[in-house]
Amino acid sequence: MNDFTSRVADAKIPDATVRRFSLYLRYLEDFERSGINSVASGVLAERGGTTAAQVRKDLSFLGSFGKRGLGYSVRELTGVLRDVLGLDSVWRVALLGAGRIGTALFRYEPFRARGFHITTVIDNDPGKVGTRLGGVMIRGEHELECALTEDRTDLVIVAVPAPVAQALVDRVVAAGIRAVLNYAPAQLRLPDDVALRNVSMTVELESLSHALTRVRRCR
Amino acid sequence: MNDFTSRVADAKIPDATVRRFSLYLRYLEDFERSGINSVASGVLAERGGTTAAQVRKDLSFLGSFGKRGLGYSVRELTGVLRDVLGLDSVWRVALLGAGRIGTALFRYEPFRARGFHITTVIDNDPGKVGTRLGGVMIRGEHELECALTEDRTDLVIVAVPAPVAQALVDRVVAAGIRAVLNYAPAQLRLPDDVALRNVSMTVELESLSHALTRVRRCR
DNA sequence: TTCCACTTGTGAACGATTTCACAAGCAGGG
DNA sequence: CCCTGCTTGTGAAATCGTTCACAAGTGGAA
Repeated sequence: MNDFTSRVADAKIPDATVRRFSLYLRYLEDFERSGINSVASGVLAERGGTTAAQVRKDLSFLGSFGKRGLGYSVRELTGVLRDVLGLDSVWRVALLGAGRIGTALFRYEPFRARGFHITTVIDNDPGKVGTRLGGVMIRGEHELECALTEDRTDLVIVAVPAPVAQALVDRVVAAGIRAVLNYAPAQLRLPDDVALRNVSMTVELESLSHALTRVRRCR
Repeated sequence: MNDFTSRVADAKIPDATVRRFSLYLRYLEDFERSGINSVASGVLAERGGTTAAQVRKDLSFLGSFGKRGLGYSVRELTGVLRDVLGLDSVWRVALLGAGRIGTALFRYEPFRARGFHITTVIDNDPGKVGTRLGGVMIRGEHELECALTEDRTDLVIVAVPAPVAQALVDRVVAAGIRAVLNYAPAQLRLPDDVALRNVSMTVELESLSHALTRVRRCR
């Protein structure tokens, strides 16, 4: 925990705002590397494709620590955002499914850089169990509960085929996990106190193809 | 184009609704495989984690073809959704970047199943250019415009490192592409008439870690 | 000290999306 | 035919998110 913890207002922050925090943080880190000390809302807005008012409103959820006339301290804002996004601790992640998607996710560098360490990999293919992915031993599905406990897993990434996903996730939840990132093309049903985010490859593509279809028709 | 084209009201449909259409379609295809002929809004809602009213409101954007007392014809609704999502034509897709993410996307079966055919792959690694990914020859970055035209590309998937993304996309847009799916951790700036969807691996993870942090603090 | 240019923080207006509530339509049974 | 149970379609209300507009704070220059 850093110096800014105490200032962080912890009222419920809209989901859309939290997602933009991730983006702001990304830009701020760029600025920090460039040696820039302060940014105005307008600058962040331009970088992030929103408006200055939006940026200020978003940041106002965290309290008020901008300087009027000057903008925000890059260092301070970076700290606050990292704190509110929970990026100051290391999160222990279990990856379910070591197929193509799973493997690509495992190897995705930015995860580790942000403190998400994949410490557990589960797959039910007997040919894979016992082999290593990166430095991590792939364990069989039957070891799931065991592995989650032993490795003190904080959150789980689901990258298994859709038909298997729900059953597996039920076990994950029963094992006490409270956050799931789902890449399987299935709508998972979870208790309300478990945080769930779905990433669907096809939903985005289909929304694009809808947009293209509309354009086409109008001409 | 299928029988239902004429019925599709083409007023502007909210983005959130279009995204749900993708989900509904997925479930409907399940139902169709199971030999179910009609579904009520409540059933779709339960499957998709929303409410019956939401489903009905969404579908009302497409006109009204449910049967009161009965629900919707699975076959008819499937047709309408496929049509409005533009899934009745084949879309020719170019993949920029044949790294880990790019490769995983290329190999992702559901894309092809939905009519998204990756016909072009571009990478700037000289070691990769000239080799094949699946059946597709990887071409150099300098051939970009050329490739897009020759292959009659409809939409582009960006899976290159963030620093390169903007420059590449500018060229893509100049070449007349009107839809971009961006996997690079960069906020792309495009003209308004180009449809853009961002998929960010880290944004979702960070929103989860924010959720976890909140839970922790409350106890 | 005063003025000026700049920027934040925020209530209020606005717009979009979701939920509610209910009239109207359909099928099946008696 | 009428009644009952079920489900759609949709205005109206409620909720949620974004944009506007401006008072108030800041640093620097004169």
